[in-house]
Amino acid sequence: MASNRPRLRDVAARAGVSTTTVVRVMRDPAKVAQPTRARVEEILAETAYTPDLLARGLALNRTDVAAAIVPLLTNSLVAEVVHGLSTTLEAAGIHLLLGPSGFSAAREEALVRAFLSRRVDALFLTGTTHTAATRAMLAAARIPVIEGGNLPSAPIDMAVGFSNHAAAIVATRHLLERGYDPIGFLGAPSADNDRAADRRRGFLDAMLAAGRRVDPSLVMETELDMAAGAQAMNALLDRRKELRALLCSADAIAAGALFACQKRGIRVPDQIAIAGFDDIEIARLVTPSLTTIRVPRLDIGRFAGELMLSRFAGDAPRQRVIDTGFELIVRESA
Amino acid sequence: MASNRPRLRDVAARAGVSTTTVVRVMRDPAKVAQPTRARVEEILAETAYTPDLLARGLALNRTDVAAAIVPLLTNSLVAEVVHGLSTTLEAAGIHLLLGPSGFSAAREEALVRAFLSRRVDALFLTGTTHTAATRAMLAAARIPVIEGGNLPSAPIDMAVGFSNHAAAIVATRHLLERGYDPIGFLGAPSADNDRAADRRRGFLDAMLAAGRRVDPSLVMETELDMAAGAQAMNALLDRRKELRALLCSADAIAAGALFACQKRGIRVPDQIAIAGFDDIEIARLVTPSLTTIRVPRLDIGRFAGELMLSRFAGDAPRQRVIDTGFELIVRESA
DNA sequence: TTGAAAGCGCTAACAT
DNA sequence: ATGTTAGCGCTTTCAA
Repeated sequence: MASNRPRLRDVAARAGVSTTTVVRVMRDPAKVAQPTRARVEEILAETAYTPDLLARGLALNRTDVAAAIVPLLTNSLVAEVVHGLSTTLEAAGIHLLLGPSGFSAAREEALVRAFLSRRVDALFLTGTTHTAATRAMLAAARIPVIEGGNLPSAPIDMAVGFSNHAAAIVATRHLLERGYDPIGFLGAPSADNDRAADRRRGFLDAMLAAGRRVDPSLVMETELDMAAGAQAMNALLDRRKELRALLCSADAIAAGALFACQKRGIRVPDQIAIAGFDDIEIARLVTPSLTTIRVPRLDIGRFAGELMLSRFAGDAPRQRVIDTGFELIVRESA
Repeated sequence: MASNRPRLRDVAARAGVSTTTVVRVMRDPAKVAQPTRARVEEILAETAYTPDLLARGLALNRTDVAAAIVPLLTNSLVAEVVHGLSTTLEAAGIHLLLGPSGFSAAREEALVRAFLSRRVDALFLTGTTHTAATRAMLAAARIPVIEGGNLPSAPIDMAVGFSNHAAAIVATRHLLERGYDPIGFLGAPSADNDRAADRRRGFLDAMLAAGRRVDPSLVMETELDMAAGAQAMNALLDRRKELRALLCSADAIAAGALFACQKRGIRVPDQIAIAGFDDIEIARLVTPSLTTIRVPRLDIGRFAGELMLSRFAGDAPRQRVIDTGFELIVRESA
């Protein structure tokens, strides 16, 4: 059952020195006399000694582990953020603990509690919607916390993201300028999902500002994947054939909607214009290519990792909230 | 800097009992007298005590942490496997440490070493290609190890997957039966990637068995994403206009190839037939829908998690290698 | 230049 | 029913 990894004391015993000396050889070799050092290094290599990071963590009060809580790993956007985060941390010898919240603030709270119990050195959270208990725990924990993907009005600690509300307004204005009417909206479920909620709100605000009334039957929520997007599009088309343009709160949904149109022989953008959100890989590959909002998803993960690292290094953050911005990418679909 | 989480001794002191009693209240309440118990529970709630899992891990020689080493998180197949694994383990209070190997056995080795240093309770590896050092470390570690996504001839411990070689043969035979000629192959880089290598080998073996010669200029390697697939398809078309069918070692590549054809106005399958691999979501949504090999990716993660859990529970594995099988899905593209 | 000893926070065997 | 104590493997004063 128990493994036979050599311990510090084993190395020390075989080298005929104390554990302290072995530690010195590993961390501050200059402080050890040459012959002693050589002997210890020999044993170290021979035994392939690796420190027990659990014990070290307990002694140092630092685990070199960070955690990321994300709604759903199979979302390609989320996966890229995690990838950026994990590679950035990995390079610094920090490992990443992953927790899937399933778009639930309550589950996020449970994960935060668990991860704090594991004494993670830093925490990445998705979005800005968190329970009061989550906020309280994190305030007490005194570790770097990064909220990613949106701009919080009251950040827990630090944040990296962009204004989903503003981005949705830009996208909607683009559709308005093209003169499409009516314009519908297909959004991801907005419960406990501030990004989705802000995008929807941005759409409605832009429509209102343009003096355009929004037909409630043209605004729908759907799960965040292509299949759901296709299904929702079909539902929308079945009940409102005069739909002229559609803004989707994610490219996955938009691509699904586009595919549904293709299957029905509906021409995009001639009959229906479609715009998406996020500029995932597929957006520029489909025909017609998708008009969308590009967001720097890899950078969000990378910046988050760098913020954590610089905090570990003792630097005070230059700014608590980093606005990465976004960009309207006009392609063929709208 | 240090957080003020209450310790067991703080709770014990405030309740006027020993730490042992507090532990008993938490783990075996029946053994504690009612008044004592009530008092301790009160303090427990008041202080919102949460055990320090690092210290517990050290004492119990069990961390309740597993690790997964995957090539690339942004691959949707990998993301689903990790999702299945992480949710299965999460339900049992086991957390998942994630390591991206970038398709490198050497990086995988470094990650294995690091994770063993962290004393993970179990390890998930992708594929069957590992360095000798990796195998040696894992043999010494005596923890459950699952290799996922392929069938190893010499499993390190346990495995969950299917025969990529056999699946590629089935897919190739389908193309052969349709009479396409010539047939090309677009595969992911096969260095340190046994799944990709086996799929390529399966293609070549099936062609050979059918007495068909394979034109080397119709066999290419390309990165594993849609954009790369599109680019490779363009390269192939530029140099060999007579290509009649293409087997891709991943749906992402196949979808990219399809999109490239659409952009060039090439009709699929009339002019070129395309078959993919994995049956990711997009495969059935595009027009024409993709003929592909369906693999139980969520199940791979789930089974892997369940294997770990049952091993923790002390059960001997019923079988060390679980063959999940695969299925040819014939759709419109080939 | 080297070592002894205490401590990180928890668990469990053993006493009482 | 409750408490004492040693120990998990490492780090770090402090002393020699």
